[in-house]
Amino acid sequence: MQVQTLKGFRDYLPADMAPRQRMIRSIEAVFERHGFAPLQTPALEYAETLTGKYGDEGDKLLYRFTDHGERQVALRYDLTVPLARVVAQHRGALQIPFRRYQVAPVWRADKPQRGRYREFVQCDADICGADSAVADAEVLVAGLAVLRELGVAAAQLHLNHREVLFGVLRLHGVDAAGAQLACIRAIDKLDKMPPAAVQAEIEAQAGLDAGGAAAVVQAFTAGTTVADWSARAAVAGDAAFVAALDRIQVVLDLCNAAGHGGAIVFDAAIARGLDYYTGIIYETRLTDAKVAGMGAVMSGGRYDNLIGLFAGSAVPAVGISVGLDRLFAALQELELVGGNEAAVPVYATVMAPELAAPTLRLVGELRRAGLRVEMELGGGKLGKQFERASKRGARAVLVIGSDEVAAGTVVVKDLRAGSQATVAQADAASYLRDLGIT
RNA sequence: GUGGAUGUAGCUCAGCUGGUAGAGCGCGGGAUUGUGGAUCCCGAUGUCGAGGGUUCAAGCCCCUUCAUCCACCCCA
Repeated sequence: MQVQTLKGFRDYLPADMAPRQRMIRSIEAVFERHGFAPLQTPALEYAETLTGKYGDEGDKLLYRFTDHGERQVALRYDLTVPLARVVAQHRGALQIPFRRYQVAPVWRADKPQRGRYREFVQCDADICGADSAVADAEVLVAGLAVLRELGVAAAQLHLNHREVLFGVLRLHGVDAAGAQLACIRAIDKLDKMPPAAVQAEIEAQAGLDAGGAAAVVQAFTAGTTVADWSARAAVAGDAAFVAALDRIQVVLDLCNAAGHGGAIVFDAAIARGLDYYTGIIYETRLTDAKVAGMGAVMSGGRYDNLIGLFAGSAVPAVGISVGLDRLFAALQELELVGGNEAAVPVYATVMAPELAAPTLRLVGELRRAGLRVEMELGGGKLGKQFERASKRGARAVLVIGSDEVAAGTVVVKDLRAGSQATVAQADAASYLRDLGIT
């Protein structure tokens, strides 16, 4: 038997899980504060529910197998497609527009790398049944509020629109669908490849001549503003392009009004691989140099046709997804994880076996008072017990010897200050609270 | 799926041109038995990822395999 986790899968030991859990809780709190309700769906879905939604590359990464009942099943690849299934399946029971959040693991049979695992947790917030720019802005605002709540100041959300990509290409005479997709794929790499290499890829993959490819690259790297594109699109009479740009501008204005303007920037070169996106799309990168290379930590977009695949009739939707694991890794790197806050701030020593009962009685009272208290299990030398308390990160140590039992008191030592006091057992809880222990 | 690197005590690593393993940290014990983190003393660590081969002899060479890391692809 090999004692190991599967490739790309991890155990989360308490040292990591404690701050991770705090992070999850605060993300959930932010989503709830923004009016999203919790949803939970199964890890396993019928394979056909998931296949064909993520593009060819995505399909390859699905964990699929046949269950004992000969059903073709697959582990969920993201939280969005299962949400679409839920909305279609339970339409009558849900209030539309439906806003839900979900924090849950997803699985991709990818090749593991730094910041990339086969099992990882996504934190999604989506709005189904609203096609307005306000809905777009609401999910962006919620996502940006998460980053703000976690203390991530150096982050930038790059906002784009599917139709902007196509519109720019149409302006350059790239009309064939295949050439357009090839161009978009290449453009998406502008953040990691030099423009010349992207141009070469466009020539090779999309069949453009050198001049045309150069013009396309130039168009996406020039930093053209929404207004400028809008003027050019209007001149060209490209209504879809104009509409997309209008939408982007409105969303930018709304997010700005919500106080998140500084964290958003229009970026025509953002493309998203997942097939189901139809409107705005976005990716968020951390801008601190220490973690800039780790890839997107929060992305998503509008997918107006996905739910229709299940429901028969279209239900517009938009969502955002926070990559918990990457964000957590980044927070650790940036030293924003808030240290090793002790799981148990109070440690009760046991002087002698017969003193375990009176000690546990006091411990019980403290616990009922809401304090987190760990009981010594092994006994032995007091010095060793103090050492264990210290290693566990305890803030205070309780000592109850026979003298204290007789007097109804307890010795409370503040490990950080190094000082101690003898207090009445009845006052122990309030004394500990006065030390700042909760 | 393609290409590259690595795999030695719990952790980070050392091990010279092949002669059956070391350091630091951590861990355990102790320094006149009701007090931790500092210091000092003592101690245990290990199928050298796994399997096979070459050799009198392999951690070091060869093959296979597994795992990890990096790049591509794609993405959180």
